[in-house]
Amino acid sequence: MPAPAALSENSDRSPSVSIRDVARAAGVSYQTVSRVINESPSVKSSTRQAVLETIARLGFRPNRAARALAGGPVQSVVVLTSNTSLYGPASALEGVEEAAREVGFIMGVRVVESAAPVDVRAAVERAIEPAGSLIVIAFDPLGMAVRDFLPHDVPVAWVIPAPTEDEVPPKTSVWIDERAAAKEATQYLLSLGHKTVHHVSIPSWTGETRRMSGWRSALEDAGAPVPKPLLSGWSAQWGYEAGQKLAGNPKVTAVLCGNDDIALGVMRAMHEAGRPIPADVSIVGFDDVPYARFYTPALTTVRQDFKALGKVCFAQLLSLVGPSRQAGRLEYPEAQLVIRESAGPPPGPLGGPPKPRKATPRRAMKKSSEKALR
Amino acid sequence: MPAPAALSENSDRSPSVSIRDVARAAGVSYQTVSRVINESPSVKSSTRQAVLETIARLGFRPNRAARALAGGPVQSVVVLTSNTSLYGPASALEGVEEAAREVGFIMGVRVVESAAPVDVRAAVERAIEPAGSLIVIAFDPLGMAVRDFLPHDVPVAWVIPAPTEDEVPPKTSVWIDERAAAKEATQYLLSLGHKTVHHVSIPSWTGETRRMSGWRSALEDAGAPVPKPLLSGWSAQWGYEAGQKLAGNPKVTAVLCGNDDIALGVMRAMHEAGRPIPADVSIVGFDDVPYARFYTPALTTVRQDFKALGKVCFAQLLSLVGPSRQAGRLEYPEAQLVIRESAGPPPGPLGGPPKPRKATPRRAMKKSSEKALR
DNA sequence: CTGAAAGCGCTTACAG
DNA sequence: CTGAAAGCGCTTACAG
Repeated sequence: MPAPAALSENSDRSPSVSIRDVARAAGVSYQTVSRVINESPSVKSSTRQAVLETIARLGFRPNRAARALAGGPVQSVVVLTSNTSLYGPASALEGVEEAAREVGFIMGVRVVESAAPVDVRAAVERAIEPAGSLIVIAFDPLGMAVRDFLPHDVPVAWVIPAPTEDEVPPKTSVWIDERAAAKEATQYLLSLGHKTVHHVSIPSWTGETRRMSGWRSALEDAGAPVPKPLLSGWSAQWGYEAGQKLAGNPKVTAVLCGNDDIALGVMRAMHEAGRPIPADVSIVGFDDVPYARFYTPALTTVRQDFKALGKVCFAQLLSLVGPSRQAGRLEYPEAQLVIRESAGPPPGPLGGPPKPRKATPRRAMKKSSEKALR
Repeated sequence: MPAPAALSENSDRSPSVSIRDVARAAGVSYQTVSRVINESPSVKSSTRQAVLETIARLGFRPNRAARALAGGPVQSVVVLTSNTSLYGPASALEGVEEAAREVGFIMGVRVVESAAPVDVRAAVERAIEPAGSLIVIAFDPLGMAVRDFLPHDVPVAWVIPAPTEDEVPPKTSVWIDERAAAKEATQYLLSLGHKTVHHVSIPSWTGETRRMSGWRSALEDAGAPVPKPLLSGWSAQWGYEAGQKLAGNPKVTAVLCGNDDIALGVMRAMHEAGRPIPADVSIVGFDDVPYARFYTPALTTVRQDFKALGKVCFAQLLSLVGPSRQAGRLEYPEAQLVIRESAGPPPGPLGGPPKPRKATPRRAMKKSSEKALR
């Protein structure tokens, strides 16, 4: 019964079976072993076979550190982000990891603590590996600050908010067109009969977020009044506080929220103020977090596929460092309005809700309606 | 005005200023440089000063790969997990990262795709770095399967579900006592006057989850009937489906859910079935995700600090690989019942709710009550 | 197609 | 306290 022995020989193997051990066992030089693990075409297929078999038998795995040091292909990405648990960055991270794993890359993550130069510099320095590459998730100023500290010789791809016309985004970067989606969502609310739409924004550091400017643009196009947007943080708590301010104003009948957590907070505040949703106020979120459809009422929101975005970003990076696997601009994921229960016509002056106008369809935007939950 | 030049000299520095460059510039041998960056005590403080200054001036950073290859301290952890975006693992990951960053460690993450031996083996092999260490987040079978493939010579710490009496946990591991917390939550529901409590469980692969056995134990202690628990997945969708089954049964007046997402799904199903919460059914969650307090009704749940758990786990790991910074068993975070709005007395036969009995206080369990939202 | 050389940037003993 | 040697496991030219 030699099976168990063989098994333990494998799993208990000394951590140091090297290229030379393989070479000796296979009866070739260690350079040849190097060639087969690097898939060099100039190896006779019979010797390649033999080496491959020995590698498997001995359980050899190339030492990454040695490889990196010698200038070989390291196949690693590190992603730099200011947060790993919020829906957007966490999903993007997940997408990067999957895409990376698919092609044998390993992933590291570094978080940048603040936008203070000392923290950003430290984060960048810890992020740069000998022959590695970088992905920066830059939804906020912390991420963007990285730009000033990056050496010019490291391959890097960016996940960023959609750039404005006069912004020049980093060379290799991906984004979702949130502006068009926000406009679409606002138009939808208007089409329901609301006189205007209020906005509780995610944090902004360049004046306007893209979501904000889409919202504003829809309002202006429709000749509707443009209320002052409320600035908020990313969390439900912030949305709750903004919601409390809004709830006191009877003119507020529709609110576009910067994300679904904020929307949840706003909904809670409205609930506490005795303003039923959507009968009295309509709420629309942004992102479509997996649990948004289970809110009561189920949240009408804009779906953004951050995971897909992360995957596309990695693909872009790969086109920079990989053996030119794919070229050309890859398809970015599209935002998509998902209509559920939290938005409806404004309360009619006579109690009867007015008939909704038809929403203007926009190009490049899919609209999906979910009547039933799944 | 030499300032800008000096600045660009720093940020644009060639990526290859080595230990020898520093040595030459400082007028010492490169071994001495190695000593100061490794904080060797046997360096004259004046030469240490000089070297440190040169390092700063030249912008030298030690090459991690070379360091690892030469057998130096690498200061890296890789965390192995089956998921990076669910609340538990994502929070634990966040905790590990923070704790790691604090002491200058870098973090990598590898996800194991399935419990199939081939996937687990692959994940482990990609996770083992030359001189690195490992943290396994093993809330599920994928994580636990790792145990069989780990070489014995790599330092590893585990985040696991609380072990049962007859389970022997990995040597270095941390957990939260979910069993006691589940028991406490169930007792709380019983104390409200419910005849029994139903349970929608997170996935289980060893028969019972710890949460399930705490729930069962509370029921048995009270002489209450023990309904068959409903097995579910981690997500709200699963909770929703379980909730639909439960909603049809009028005997169901209280449900302990395996996590907050499941609770949200159950609440939604109850809502659709026309069963108001908590007037007609009481729902208690598990975890206390940040948005649980903003649900309507606000969710009564058991808080678990997974981020703190991640930190403790890293501290444990550090005691294995670090220069014996701290010894002894570290304090694990405690679970804690958080009473909000989603649980109340069962519907009284005469319409009037019965007076709640007093909850039995349990040792080692803090109970906090939040009347107002913040 | 395959072998012998040199070196990646560091560290750990070993001498002084 | 500080310098000279050897080597970590690999890869890229360079020869055959």
